Amino acid sequence: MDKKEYRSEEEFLRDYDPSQFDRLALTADVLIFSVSSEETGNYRKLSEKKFSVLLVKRNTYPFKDKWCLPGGFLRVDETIDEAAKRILETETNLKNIYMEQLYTFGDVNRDPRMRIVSTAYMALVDKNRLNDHLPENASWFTMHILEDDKEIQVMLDNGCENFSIVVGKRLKSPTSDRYEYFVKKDDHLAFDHAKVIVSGISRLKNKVEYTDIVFNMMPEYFTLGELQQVYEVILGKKLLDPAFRRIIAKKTVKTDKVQTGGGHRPSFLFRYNRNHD
Amino acid sequence: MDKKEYRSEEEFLRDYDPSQFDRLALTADVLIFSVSSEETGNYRKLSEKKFSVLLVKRNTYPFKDKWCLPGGFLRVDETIDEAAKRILETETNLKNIYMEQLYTFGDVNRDPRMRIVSTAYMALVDKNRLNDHLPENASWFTMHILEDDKEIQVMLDNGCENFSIVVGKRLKSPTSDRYEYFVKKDDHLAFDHAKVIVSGISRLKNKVEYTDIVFNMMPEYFTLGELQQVYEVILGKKLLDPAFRRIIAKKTVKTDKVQTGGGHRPSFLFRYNRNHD
DNA sequence: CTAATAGTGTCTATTAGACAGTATGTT
DNA sequence: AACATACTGTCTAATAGACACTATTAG
Repeated sequence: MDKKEYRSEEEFLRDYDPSQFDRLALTADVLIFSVSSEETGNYRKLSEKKFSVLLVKRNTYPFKDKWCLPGGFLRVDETIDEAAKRILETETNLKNIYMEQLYTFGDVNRDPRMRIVSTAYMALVDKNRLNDHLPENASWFTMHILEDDKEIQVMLDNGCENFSIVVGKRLKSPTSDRYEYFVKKDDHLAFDHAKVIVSGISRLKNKVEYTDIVFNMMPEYFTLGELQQVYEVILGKKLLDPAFRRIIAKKTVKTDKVQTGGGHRPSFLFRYNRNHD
Repeated sequence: MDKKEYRSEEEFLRDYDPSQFDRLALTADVLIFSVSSEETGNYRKLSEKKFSVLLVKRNTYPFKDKWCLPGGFLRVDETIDEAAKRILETETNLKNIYMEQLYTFGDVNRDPRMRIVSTAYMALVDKNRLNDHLPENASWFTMHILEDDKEIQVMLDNGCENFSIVVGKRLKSPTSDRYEYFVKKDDHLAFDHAKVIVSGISRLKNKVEYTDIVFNMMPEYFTLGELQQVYEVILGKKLLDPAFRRIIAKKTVKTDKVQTGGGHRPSFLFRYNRNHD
């Protein structure tokens, strides 16, 4: 390529040939998390909360019949954020869902078709809002998570099918909190989506502790017991009531509504306090 | 496009045509941060620390003669991490530098040539390690940062040139910590790099408080005074000695070396304690 | 001696952890 | 009455903030 001397940006752009670059595509994949309630059978007990993720069964190659995250190719006329939003909307029929960019996965052979880089997003929804609108090939999987300092195991179950993935982790550097993930076991997910799911779980776990992000998974009115259950199921541990209520106090507003019918003392309903200090 | 029925993944891939997708390129841009020392003239006083970023002057269109972050196109045979590493290496001649993925910027018109999506990385270096190897068109700019809840102003200065950028910020959601940035003033930087710089500053500020990330900007041996200065310049505020030393105690190891010659009490040299709790 | 940083002791305020207790609905 | 959850009081432990003090060097 001989170098021509351009005298202005306009002149340069007129001559610019994009086809000089190698073929590459970009997709947006959306990790949709939610917390669902499952009845316990005991009229006194609260319904059990489960952390869950929305997966789609692929009906085309590559990875035909494997489960994957909703995703799609980036169109040239939309930002990545818009692409993620579009994908989320076509998959759930819902707008105004909380979403944030998670990470961009760019391994060379993550897709067998061609070089495809994928930017993953994490979306959080209140499951009460959508159970109906799901497309036929989509399904919620509850996640049961076991984690130690070497690996994360996630057991997924949608009622009909269940399987587990194991992803190893290694701190990229002793000075930071970034993990390098590598798949140890994964027979049912397409692409590198096992890594994406694990990254999302880890991001959410972290953010739960220092942001108000959980409220995106709550209905408008909720009891503190329910809220605590959501925290517990994401963090994977029990919390002590008084400590939890101290922390949550300024983030919530008590309403005069109560929820009765539980075979135990009724509980006040609260709302999220958008503008707390 | 008529849909052919494939019977295996191999068959499908044989027929796959990547050229059906729109032209798009991906670049990696590397935000290289460091903290430098500037002499104060007073033999008693410690050298003043300045938070700084490495910029490169563009000598081609687009944005000819503007400053930008070191960056380059992703090659089809390398991961994005590798691309970022390669760019960092060609720009600084240094290997084994701390680096993490920051964010992927995908606005439609961020590059006038064509649709280019950029994944930004943040690298941290100990400035003592490199001042020599800089390419001619690269230069360190000290950053003076003013921040309130509406915007961030950064004044950049490399000794010859100085300019400032102003980037507004808006919380994307009251429930999280994600900001949406929009450039308010920027006359000297190419592309959307003002946004990238501000994102990096914000990421680093955050991580300083809960990780050991600063040690990547320190030489092997350092005094606690120097370390404290680095924290202070990144956080943009003074810290109290006893509190700082309490927090830093388990992250550092005291050596038997001392640093003398400062016109005041000599200070012990410390090293980073890689494996603290 | 002086200016400047190095480093420590300690008191206080705030926050987190733990446990025990009281309250109140449904069956 | 019994069970399960709702909700609060309080003691203690751990952590963070603030200030005052001593130590030590080059010039």
